[in-house]
Amino acid sequence: MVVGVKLGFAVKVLGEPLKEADLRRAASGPSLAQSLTYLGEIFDYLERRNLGMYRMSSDLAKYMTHPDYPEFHDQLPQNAERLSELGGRARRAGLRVSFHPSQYILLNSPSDDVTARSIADLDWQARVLDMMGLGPEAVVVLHLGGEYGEHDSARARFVERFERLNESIRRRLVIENDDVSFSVADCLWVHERTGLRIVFDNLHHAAVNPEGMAEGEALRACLGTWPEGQKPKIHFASPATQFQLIEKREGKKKRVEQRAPSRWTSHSDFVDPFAFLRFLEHRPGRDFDVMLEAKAKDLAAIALRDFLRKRGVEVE
DNA sequence: CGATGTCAAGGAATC
DNA sequence: GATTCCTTGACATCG
Repeated sequence: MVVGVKLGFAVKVLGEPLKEADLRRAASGPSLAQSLTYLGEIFDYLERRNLGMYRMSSDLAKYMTHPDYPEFHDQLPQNAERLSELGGRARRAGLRVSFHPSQYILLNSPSDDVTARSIADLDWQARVLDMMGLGPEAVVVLHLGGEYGEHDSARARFVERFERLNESIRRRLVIENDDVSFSVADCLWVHERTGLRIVFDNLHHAAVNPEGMAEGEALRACLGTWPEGQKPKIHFASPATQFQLIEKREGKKKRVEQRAPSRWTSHSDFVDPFAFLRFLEHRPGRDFDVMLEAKAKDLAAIALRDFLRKRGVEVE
């Protein structure tokens, strides 16, 4: 069986000693030019390994929006040519890239300041994809944000804030169900009011689903938010079940305790391949891409691909 | 060179 | 109201 699924991974390459971004402190100067050199090397690697999907580091342009470093705020135009080249390479290689901003990026915060700073980050990430010349399948994936004690008003605030965003962000933004506050049903509520596409996350859905939507139903509903002619994508992860090591300091001594996981939504090293095969049975007529969220990163994508191949399932 | 401290940022849970 | 967890290195500095 051939399935039209690309397997992707997030940010860091473990298969070779490559860097994903220039992570030095601000005193070392602007980072984007160096990060784009690294990104080119990662693209080389992806082509060699035939990996078709990759999430770029949110630190590609570290300090780009930091208020203390206005001298770094101009890095996009300064690197326009390199961005365009890298985007051309991605298009020719059929490489699907994305961003997934960090926990600090919150559109629905009650604080206007937090929201304004978040929008500044969304803005540069959307513009990077624009300047790379990528199509609408290259997206910026965001959660709905915090609840702030009132789920429904927090959800509504996301919609209000979305409507005020600039064109570039609105085109690139997609939403994902999270592991604490907002379910697939919440994302669908937002979709109905904004048209935003939804990235289904299986592990988050297992954790947060007060409406009791069946997994296959939730998956199909999310895929249905992507327009005809665009390939949807989802996140897939398996829960980490190993002991957690807890370091306790007692004066000068350190003691290490072990305990069961405190949360069941932490990512395992590799994706459970049997769970993935079962999950594929939900697949409707339509193809979609799969971003694996696993600590072993590219190694997890390659391992899953090899497993599937032995089972007679050929991914794209 | 090995050990230790630091990093822009938020939110939720707990005390 | 303050602290800790979440999660996580990589970088920077200290001894």
